[in-house]
Amino acid sequence: MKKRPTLADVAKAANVSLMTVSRAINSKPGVSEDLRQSILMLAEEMGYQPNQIARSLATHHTAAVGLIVPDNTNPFFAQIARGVEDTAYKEEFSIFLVNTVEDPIRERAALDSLSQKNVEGLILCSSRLPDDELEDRISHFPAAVLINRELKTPLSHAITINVNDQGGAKSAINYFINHGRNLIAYLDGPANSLSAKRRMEGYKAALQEAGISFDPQLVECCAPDTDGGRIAAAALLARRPDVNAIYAFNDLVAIGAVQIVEEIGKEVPGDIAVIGVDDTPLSTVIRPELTTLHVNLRYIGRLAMRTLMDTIEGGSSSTAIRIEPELVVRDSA
Amino acid sequence: MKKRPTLADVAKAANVSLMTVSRAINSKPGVSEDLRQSILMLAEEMGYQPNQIARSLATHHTAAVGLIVPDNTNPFFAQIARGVEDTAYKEEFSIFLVNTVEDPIRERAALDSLSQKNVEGLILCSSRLPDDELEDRISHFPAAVLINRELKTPLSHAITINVNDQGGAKSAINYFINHGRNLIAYLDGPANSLSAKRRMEGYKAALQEAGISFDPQLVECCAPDTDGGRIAAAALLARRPDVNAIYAFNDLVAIGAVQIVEEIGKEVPGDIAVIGVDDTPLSTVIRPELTTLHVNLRYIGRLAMRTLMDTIEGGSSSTAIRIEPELVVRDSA
DNA sequence: TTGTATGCGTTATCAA
DNA sequence: TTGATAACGCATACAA
Repeated sequence: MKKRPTLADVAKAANVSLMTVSRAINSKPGVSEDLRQSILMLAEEMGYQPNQIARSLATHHTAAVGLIVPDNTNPFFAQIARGVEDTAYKEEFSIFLVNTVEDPIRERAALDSLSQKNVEGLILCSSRLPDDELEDRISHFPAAVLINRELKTPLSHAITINVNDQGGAKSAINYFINHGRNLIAYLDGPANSLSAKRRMEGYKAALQEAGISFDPQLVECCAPDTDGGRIAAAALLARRPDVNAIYAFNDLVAIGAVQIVEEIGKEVPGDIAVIGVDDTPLSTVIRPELTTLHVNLRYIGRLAMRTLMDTIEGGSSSTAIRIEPELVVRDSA
Repeated sequence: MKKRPTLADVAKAANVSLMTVSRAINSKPGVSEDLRQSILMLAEEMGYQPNQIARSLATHHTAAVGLIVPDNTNPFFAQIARGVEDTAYKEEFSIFLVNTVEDPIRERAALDSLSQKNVEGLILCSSRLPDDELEDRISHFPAAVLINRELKTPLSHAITINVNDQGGAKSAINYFINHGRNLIAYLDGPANSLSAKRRMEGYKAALQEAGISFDPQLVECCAPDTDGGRIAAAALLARRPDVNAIYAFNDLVAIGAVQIVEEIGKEVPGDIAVIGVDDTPLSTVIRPELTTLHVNLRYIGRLAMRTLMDTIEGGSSSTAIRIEPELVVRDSA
C-alpha cells in the first residue's frame, strides 16, 4: 500500500502554501480560479485524498453515525438498516453497524465505542437498557433516534420512532370480528418484548370494544420463529379446537400456525383464519399467501436517518414519531 | 450533550502531567501503581473517554474496517455481515457498512470514502469493478478480503474467498443422476452474475462426465427471485414437459419452480425433483422442504474478518480460500 | 488573493 | 517514575 500524500505534499509540489491547497480542495473562496484548477489537477495527479481523521479532529465533524441493532440478520432490522444507509449515502455520511445480540453488555460496549469514535448521531433499535441508564448514555451523543423504544422523559435531542403495535393488533382483531370470527387466539411473542406487550394490549382492547370477554386460554406465548409458532399453535388447538382465528406475533409464527392447522386437517382460512405481522418477503412466498400487518421498514430507516440529520443540524420538529401499520389482506384471512 | 473532558482536563485535576494520565489510561509502564489507580479513579469519576479520532491521528490506527456489500437486506450478505461483525466485536474493531446496490458508481464512492476514513482493512463482497480498477483501488488499503470475486494477479495483502460454485453444481447434478434423473434443467441466474457463470460450468461439466450431452433448451435465465423462478420454470416446462429434475440458481428460484410444478399438476419430487442453492431459512419453512446447497455464510464472514486481521497484523498464510458447499437433502429432491 | 500562527486531543520521543 | 515538546494532518482566525 502506497503512502498517501498530504496537503503539505501537494502544497510543496505546487509551490504554494498549505492553506491555498486546503481552500482549493474544499471549494472555499480565497483562491483565484486559475490557481484552484491547477492545484486540483496536481492533487488529482498525485492521488491526494483528504485525511478524514485529521479533518475530523480539526472540525469536530466526523460525518459518521452509529447504527445499533439486535441482529442485522433479522429481516426487520436489515430493512431498517438499508433505509438508514440509503439516506446516509445521500448525505455523505458513513454508518458504523453494531449488533447487540440482545445482550445489554454488548449494547453498552457499542455505545461506548461509538461515543469514543465521536459519531455525530446514533440510531438505536430495540434497546434493552433500563430507562435511567439509557437516558444517561444517550445524553453523551449529539443526537439520537430510538426505534422501537419509548422514553419516559422527552429529551430535546432524542427522537423516538415506534410502530403503533396496539393499533395494528386492533385492526387485525377487528378484521376478524368483521368477518364473523368470534374465537380469536393470540400467539404472543417473548415475554421481554416491548412489541409483544403492546400487541397484547391492542388484542385485549379490540376484544373489549367488541364486547368479547378476554379468555387467557386463547393466548399462548412462543419463540418468535416458525417452530415457536408450530409448538404454540399445536398446544393452543389441542386445548381449544374451537378457535377460528389466530393473530400471530409475526409472520414466522403465523406460518408455523398455518402449518399446524393444515396438518390437523383443517383449512386456512376456511376453518381458521391467520394474520401475521411484519409483511416479510416470506409472506408472499408461502401458500396460502399470508395476510399480515405491513410497515414500511425501509421508510422507517430513511425517516430515522433523516430525522437524525435534522436534529444534528440543529433541531427537528418532532420528538415522538408513530408509524401506523397497514393490514395487507391476502389469502390466509 | 455534555462536553467531554480531555486528557488535559484529567491531568490538571490530578495535578500531574498529561503524559502520566495517558500512560495510566493505556496501561503503559512508567507510572507507579498508586498513581495509576488514583488517576483511573479520577478519570472514571470525571467521565473521561479517550477521543479515538485524536488517538487515530497520532497512532495511525483506526480500529475500523469497511464492509461493502451489494445489499445488506439480502440474507446472503446479511449472514456474512453478521459473521464479520461477530469477530470484529471480539477484536474490538468497528465496521463501516456500505451498500452498493450493484452500482459501480456507488462502489467507487464507498471505496473512496472508506479510504479517506483510514480504515485498516476492507471486506468487499461481489465487486462489480473491472479487474484493473479493482486491483488499483484495493492497493489503497492496508489489507483487503474479496468475497465472491477472483483476482487475476495475486496481491500480497489481498485475500479472496470464493464458494466452489462449480463443485456445488456438480454435486447437485450428480445427485440427480444417481437418483435416476436424466433430463436435468438449469434455471440460471442473471447474466452478469459470477456465481451463475460458475454454476453453469459445473452443470455442464457434471453432464459431460455422466455422458449426457448438453441441451441449451434445458437452460433458462431468470431474475434471482421467486417470480423469476416462476416465469422461467413455466417457460421451461412448456417447452420441455419431459424434464424430471431442476437445478435452480438459488432457493427463491427453486421455490418459484416448485410452485409452478405443482400448479401444472405435477409432484415434487415425484415427477420433478428440485434443488436450490444457499440454504436460506426459507428452505425449511416451505413445503416440501427444499433440498439445497448449504454454505455456512456466517462462518465465511467470521473467516473473512479473521483473515483480514491476520493480514493487517502482518500477513496471512493463505491467499485464495475456497469454500465447499454441502448438499443438504430434504424433501424436494 | 495568499500566507502564518495556532489548536484539535492524543501519542512518541527525549530529557529530567 | 515523571514531564516537556514535537508530531499526526488538517482547518480556523488573522495578518499581509
